[in-house]
Amino acid sequence: MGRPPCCDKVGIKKGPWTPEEDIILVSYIQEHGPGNWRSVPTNTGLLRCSKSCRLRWTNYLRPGIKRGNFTPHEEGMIIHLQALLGNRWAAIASYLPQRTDNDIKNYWNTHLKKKIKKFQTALDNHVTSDSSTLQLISKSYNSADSKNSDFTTQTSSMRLNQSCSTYASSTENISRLLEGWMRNSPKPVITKTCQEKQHTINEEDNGNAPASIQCYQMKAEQDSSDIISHEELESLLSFENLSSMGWKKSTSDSTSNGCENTTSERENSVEEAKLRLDNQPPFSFLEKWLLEEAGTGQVEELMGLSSNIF
DNA sequence: AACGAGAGCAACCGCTCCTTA
DNA sequence: ATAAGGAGCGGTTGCTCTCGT
Repeated sequence: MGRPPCCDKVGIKKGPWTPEEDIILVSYIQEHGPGNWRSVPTNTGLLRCSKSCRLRWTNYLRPGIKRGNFTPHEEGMIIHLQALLGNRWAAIASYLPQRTDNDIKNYWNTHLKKKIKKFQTALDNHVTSDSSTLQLISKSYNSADSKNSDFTTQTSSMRLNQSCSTYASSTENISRLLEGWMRNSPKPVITKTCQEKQHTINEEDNGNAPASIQCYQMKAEQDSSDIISHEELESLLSFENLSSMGWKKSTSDSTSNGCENTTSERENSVEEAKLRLDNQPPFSFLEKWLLEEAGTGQVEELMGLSSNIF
């Protein structure tokens, strides 16, 4: 404590990274691998602090990062995990290995928080329902601003990047760099229209939303339409169907990323969740669901938790 | 066409935790 | 055992872009 921040040094550049800087950083990391960030500015000649280099790599240049629109499934996962883990974005990101904690955090703050707030507003304007889904979402929103300080954090074990085994260049990222270098053309379109999104949702859930949701959707539609749109509602609630379609897909995706560390990260997260839940009966629908899922299938293998949770 | 408001996101800041000497 | 330095995390800021007037 009390140390001057590393980025306060004279000559350290701040602000947006240039494509040239990105290329230098990527080249260096290709050769040496991520880690030992302190030596990166020295060895590359970059006028950036080590921290800035690490963040740039982690949040933008790292191979395998998926950018752009979040799928309804990802949204659901985030809502889900946020309710369970709180604002522990690194832990949440470990379940969505293609997304960075920063990305998830931003998406939560800019999209999901609003959606949930809208949803809660809608909820307040309706006759109270005993739907677990509604309780769950309310809970999620209420916990969004809490500090979750009751967790015994072991964040050092949640190092996202260092054990990623492959430092091979990401064709996508490199091409993005070059692209950025050569043009001033507009960014790739990353925003799906609501219609497209709706289409995606419909494809995924086959219209078999749980009764509680359908009930609420009908209510919401009947009521003032400016409170929350149908699309938003469906998107928000899409995680209801995860247990039947999403989770396994996600976990199998994650294993293909080459990040071996995610297993231990999940172990930590779930252990923490377990501790928390021990002190916090009864389970919410969400928490119960997640841990039940954790006790079966691929997640079990990954977490090494087996059935001793219950 | 010009301007302002709002949204989205990259990057920074400050704190905490871990490692090492 | 402890202090210092390094690394990571979550919160916040501020720039840029888009959209409405």
